[in-house]
Amino acid sequence: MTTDLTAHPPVTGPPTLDEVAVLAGVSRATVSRVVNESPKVSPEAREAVQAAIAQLRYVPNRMARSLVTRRTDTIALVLSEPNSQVFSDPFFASIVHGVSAALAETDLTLVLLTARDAREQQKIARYARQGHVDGVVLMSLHSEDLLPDILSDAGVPLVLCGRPYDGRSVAYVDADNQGGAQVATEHLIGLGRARVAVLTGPMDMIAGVDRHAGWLRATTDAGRRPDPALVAHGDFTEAGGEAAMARLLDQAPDLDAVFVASDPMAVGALRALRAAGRRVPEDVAVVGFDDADVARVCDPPLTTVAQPLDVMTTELVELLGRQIDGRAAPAETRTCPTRLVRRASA
Amino acid sequence: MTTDLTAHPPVTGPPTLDEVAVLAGVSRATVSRVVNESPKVSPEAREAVQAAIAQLRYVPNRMARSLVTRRTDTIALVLSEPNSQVFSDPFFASIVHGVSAALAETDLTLVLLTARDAREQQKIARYARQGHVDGVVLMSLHSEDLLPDILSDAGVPLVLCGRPYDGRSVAYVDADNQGGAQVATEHLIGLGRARVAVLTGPMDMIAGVDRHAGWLRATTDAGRRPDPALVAHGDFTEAGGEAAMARLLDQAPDLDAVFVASDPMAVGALRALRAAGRRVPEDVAVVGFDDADVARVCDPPLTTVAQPLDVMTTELVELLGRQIDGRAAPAETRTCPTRLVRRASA
DNA sequence: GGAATTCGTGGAAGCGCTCCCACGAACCCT
DNA sequence: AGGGTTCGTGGGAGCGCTTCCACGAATTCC
Repeated sequence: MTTDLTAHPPVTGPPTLDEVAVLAGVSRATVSRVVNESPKVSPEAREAVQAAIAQLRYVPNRMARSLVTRRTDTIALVLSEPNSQVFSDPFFASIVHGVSAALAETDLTLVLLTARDAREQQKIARYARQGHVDGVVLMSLHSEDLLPDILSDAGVPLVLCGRPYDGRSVAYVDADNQGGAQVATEHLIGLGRARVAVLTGPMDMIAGVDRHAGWLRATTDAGRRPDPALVAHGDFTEAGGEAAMARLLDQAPDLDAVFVASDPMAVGALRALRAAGRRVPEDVAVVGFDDADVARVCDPPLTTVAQPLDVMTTELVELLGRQIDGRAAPAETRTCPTRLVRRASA
Repeated sequence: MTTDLTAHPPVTGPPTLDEVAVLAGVSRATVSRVVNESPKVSPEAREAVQAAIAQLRYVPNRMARSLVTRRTDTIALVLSEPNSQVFSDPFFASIVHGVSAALAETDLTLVLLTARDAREQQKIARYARQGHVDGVVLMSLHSEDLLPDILSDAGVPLVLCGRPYDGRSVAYVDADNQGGAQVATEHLIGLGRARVAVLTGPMDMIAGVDRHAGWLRATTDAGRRPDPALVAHGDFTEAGGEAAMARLLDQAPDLDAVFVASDPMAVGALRALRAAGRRVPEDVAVVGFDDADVARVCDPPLTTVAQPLDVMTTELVELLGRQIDGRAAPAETRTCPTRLVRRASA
């Protein structure tokens, strides 16, 4: 007597495709077609399979599927940033929100990975190379970030959120930071302000550099000599903005306007200005950057540069999608226009 | 003439285990042993394999491995919270940090998933059921959260960060919220304050409920009748705390102390108090909860209740690990003691 | 010195799935 | 009516890996 190889083994794990096939009285191939919504299935077969799936509470094993399709249907949003407080940056939160919203239409899943140090970066690189994800959106790069190199070397589809610091050839989506900063500064100058200061972000981030460059451009375009005393560097946080504003008031007590490179910093700056007894906008006009929620509710409401976050996140996933499908031009880039939002602070 | 089946196919994707085996002149099994650090490999073989791996830049395909081992070596930290601003809650950031630090020792990877609505919850449930993760840490549960049920029904190893709202039987790790709140309130009473108010968190979160209960307990234990006018509800955010504090001052102008259920709220409360012309701690003593970074730097520095975050996160991953290995008692729980940190505000 | 262990190794099965290919049944065209 | 097309279906190979099992060589023991 031989063993019956078609007999059900003792039910061990979750149900498999074959068990569904047996129950539905069809072949594995047919079940697979139903699961993948192939049109080439008769209504009866489809119905039988669906009933069996429901009865068994069958869930396809994605690992097995990935093994053959080479797709995982998940993309990673990697936050490469030593400073854990980035979480609290509303810009970051908005990007996460936007990307996951853009993905909601698709059946892709978003996983968030954070890399605080080189070791965690390696771990993430390994994770990506091992085929856990179809692609990566990488954000918040400082100049010395290793991940872009590792990932693109490994052939992992990759789109940066923000222009890379060096001129490397890689796909990215960015806001027109320089243009926005320039418009903001021009607005301040147009208001008749004589001493327009700038409170920059970290200069090892391209957004910090670009926004500073915009201020510089507007300043020189207006025929003014850029005064080093009108420049202070912050770190994109509220506390950093407050401190930098205090320094700025110290360096240049006669300033009558300031372009602040992020809204959280601007909120801090507002506080420092109030502490120093300066009225906004009467004594000092303030323009922020980001159009974060806080810009609407702070006192006074902040004139600020809005980035088209929805456009940017949509572009981000579209670019990545094209790369994953292999139908992307190499190193495609998008620079999205910004827009000045006028409120009370300038 | 027959086709040589052992011939190299045109190199298409990333290198596979077989290619390594061929190059090293050993069998697949041996390569696998080297990769998995089995001791049963001769030094020569090991060396040859390692050389081949290096030369080919071989990375094991995790999908294939998972298919047979039934392990993915990744766990998910799920943030189930409709409000996207949770990101900015330092407590949440600390948990993420702690869990990923606890995982750094292991070779597990942490993926972060966010579920803002029922649809995203379903997506995450599917993701987990499909075998993408070995286990799930679930945090920030409101009372009507579906995920615990779905996930535990699906047999996904699960540990909650925070006691579940209902008394469901599930593993969790929580701080002793009630105890901490009680100690905080007792401290305020011990300071000789007569009218000790409470600014709670959302009452559909267990942490909100428990911290309120601690205040209530201390109040009644002190022989006082809890006055509804001394209670206001916030939402754990700074802005919410500011607004609630203003309401509280309105309801009970004679209050001389307030226990605030989170540090961000306490910072908001501090601002509202200053706006109302109350001095802290002279007129109103304030105790917060969380011992967030901000508690140290705000003005005045905040007396607050510290949670042992490192212990909690360690327990979290340990409990989950035990569940994954199948050597966990059902629904193990841990409640970690809190500690009052005295600073200037009370 | 022969039997009984080690020890390192390779062969091969199989994890759960997709998808190519072939096959028969039903249909259309001239 | 016979040769083409559909069309739905099942068989089977194979994705890259782990792991059981067996096998021969190098030990070790009495």
